[in-house]
Amino acid sequence: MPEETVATASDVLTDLLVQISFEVIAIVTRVAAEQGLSLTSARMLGILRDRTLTMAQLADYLGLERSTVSGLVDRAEKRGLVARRASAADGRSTELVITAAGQELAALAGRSVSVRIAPVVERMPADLHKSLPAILAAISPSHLS
Amino acid sequence: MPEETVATASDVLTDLLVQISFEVIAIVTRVAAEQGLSLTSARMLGILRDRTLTMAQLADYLGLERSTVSGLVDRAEKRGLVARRASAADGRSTELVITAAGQELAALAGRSVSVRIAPVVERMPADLHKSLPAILAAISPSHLS
DNA sequence: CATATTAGTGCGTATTACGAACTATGCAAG
DNA sequence: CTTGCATAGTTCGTAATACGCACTAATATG
Repeated sequence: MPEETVATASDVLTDLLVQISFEVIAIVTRVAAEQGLSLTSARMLGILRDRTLTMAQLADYLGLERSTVSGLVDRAEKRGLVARRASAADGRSTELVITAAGQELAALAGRSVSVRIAPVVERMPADLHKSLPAILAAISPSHLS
Repeated sequence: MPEETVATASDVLTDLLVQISFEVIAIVTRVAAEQGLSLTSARMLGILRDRTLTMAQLADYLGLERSTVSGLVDRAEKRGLVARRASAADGRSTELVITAAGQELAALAGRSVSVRIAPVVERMPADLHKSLPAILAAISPSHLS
């Protein structure tokens, strides 16, 4: 009976997951825009919040080319959100540190996103909370490096 | 004790949800790129797959300006994925229909996404499958219109 | 030491998106 | 009916984002 179309139950779930993801990203985009940030710079700030990375590492995290990240960091640095620092270990490397202002903005945006996503989190069954890390691990390719 | 920082359990969950969403969107972006589509055009195709919409309605679905959608449809139409059709009911309106080629491409991409997201779906607890629609409803603002 | 390799930057280009201005159609009132 | 206003779409100029390639500087490797 479910032979007519190729659409399986898993396809439906995939679809829902994709739709939810689009909405989540839309929320983050909106919140970022309220702070005058693009989605990507907001994401960068979120990543640098608890890490110090080199340009190349940040590019890996974001899945972007280095040249793109160069410009991204340029703009953020000009706004005083991030600072470049020569690496002590490797003369070619630049280390990226978030500034106090950057921290503050990231915290603000993070709180805003939390508030808007809270209704979703509340609607999630309790054992999903435990599964989320595993789900992220299943999907994330690079973050294990 | 959990008074030191403002970071609550819910913040952690939000963070995970956002990260997962980023990865899901990254997958969709990659799959779309393989078909020579941008994320947005792929999304448009996905939406028009089971609906006929006017320009304005599509703009609502996508959360984009009408002028943006104009160009989006231009390019898709030039590639024969979508067709514009004058509305019978309203002389100002244009109706958008996906073509056979568009259907095919959307199906192909959809299958590809399904395959890549399958491991994630499998890792989700069973009762989440039932919750996904409610979660989407909790997060989606416009689709109820 | 000669030669890769790696880190980062600086082009030029394409795409995506926005907002404002404009056209055309439809909808009210008076 | 015609004057005025709202709505549907398009066009245009502009800004941001991202790419690939070429380039410099520093570091490995033979």
